[in-house]
Amino acid sequence: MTRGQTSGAPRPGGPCGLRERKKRRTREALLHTALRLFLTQGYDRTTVDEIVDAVDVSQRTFFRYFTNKEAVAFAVQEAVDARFLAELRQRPASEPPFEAMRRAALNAWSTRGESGGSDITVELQVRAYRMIESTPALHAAHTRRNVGLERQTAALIAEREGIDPETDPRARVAVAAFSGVMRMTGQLWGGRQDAGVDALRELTELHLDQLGPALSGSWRAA
Amino acid sequence: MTRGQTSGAPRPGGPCGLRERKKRRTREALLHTALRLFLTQGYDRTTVDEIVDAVDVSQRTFFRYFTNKEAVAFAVQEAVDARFLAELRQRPASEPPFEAMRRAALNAWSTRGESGGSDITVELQVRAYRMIESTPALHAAHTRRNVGLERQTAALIAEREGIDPETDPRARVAVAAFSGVMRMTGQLWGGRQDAGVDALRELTELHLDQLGPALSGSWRAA
DNA sequence: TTGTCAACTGTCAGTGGCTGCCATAACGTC
DNA sequence: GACGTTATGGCAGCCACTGACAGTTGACAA
Repeated sequence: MTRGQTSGAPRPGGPCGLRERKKRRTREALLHTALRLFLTQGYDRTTVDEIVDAVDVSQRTFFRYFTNKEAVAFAVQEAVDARFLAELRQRPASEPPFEAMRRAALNAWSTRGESGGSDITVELQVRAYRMIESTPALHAAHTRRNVGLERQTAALIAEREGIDPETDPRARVAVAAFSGVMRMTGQLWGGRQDAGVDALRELTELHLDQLGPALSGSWRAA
Repeated sequence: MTRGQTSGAPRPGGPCGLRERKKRRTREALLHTALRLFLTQGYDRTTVDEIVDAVDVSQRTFFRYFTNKEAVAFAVQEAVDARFLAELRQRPASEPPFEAMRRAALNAWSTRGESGGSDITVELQVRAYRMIESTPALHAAHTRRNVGLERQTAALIAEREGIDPETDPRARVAVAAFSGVMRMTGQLWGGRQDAGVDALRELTELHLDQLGPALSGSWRAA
């Protein structure tokens, strides 16, 4: 009933017949129209019927491309998650695990090295992310998505450090704490007025840097 | 559209007229019938119509007592949250903040000192919690609920330590990390077969104890 | 006791997200 | 150009949830 995620998407490396191109175009049209409507009039105040009317396809078709309404909002976010994982994989093995996650997260939101092929800009990603964080219905779906991301991250960290993720809970624990702080950061950022990428990265850095001190015994010594 | 929480509940310390008693009875009937159905045939496979048919009230009445279907499932959970906050308030000021949260969480699931007045046993709480953790639809609502709990916890911690929660991020950060680990623990526990309170408390202890080591620079030294 | 007010409730119609089913049209292929 | 595959549209329907209106019932005062 509430799973989320996309489906029916044409594979990037797949064949390039007319049919495939048409599917791609339909999907892009649905995606961009939906985002435009979401961002102008709000997620809750946009119905699926509005979206399909604007694109001129049936509602049934919409639900063949996206498993549900939420999935459209998260289609863009997938790129950010993928980039985070890619950055994490590239961190040097000598780096402590928490530091590696920190760097990967900050780099994921960097405007440098934007993927030139796609028309999904960081600007759009930020706006989508901001919408997610400020819409309760999407916020719930966001955390659900993060469960999967956390699992992948934990697996990566465990592999990096050469430990067994089943018996050694450290990878899970580290990722869970990291993820908790990231979630809180995103939420705080989403509720603010100044909402650029820079503000997000600053806030992320500030919070992650405070994690060590926050867990240490007494705070008064600091 | 997806707020959650209960409403229309008769206040515990309120008046005790016939009307009030009737309301209380209706609410209890809805609550217990819903939980019984949820636990026997699953949350998703139970419709609101089934619940109201069993209690013999209209669907409209159901939605006057509970803002939505989720809210019934969390009515029990509220007791656990309240107990956590109460336990946290009672922790000695000399205790480090993270340790205080740890103790409070473990005590909140203790079977000792059960509230005698209510007919909500710890056994029922555990079963409800387990259902929440193993049902995706409820899992989302759970995290949404936790946002509120986190805010209250952070405020309490900040007050304990005498810091300003607005300028000093340590309280927020500590609570976010703690909360992240707790969520992960609950999720892991919910997916297991052996699901008693004891297993939950053991897992909680194990994970929270690993947080320090997990954040320390290198894991190989340990 | 009775009348009045407010609160609780049921009924009904309707919206919005979402799914299954089936016919049809568009493509790809030989 | 015929044929199998696949995308699509349309429709009927489920379920969660809401607004509006009317009827009922308990509370309270006269």
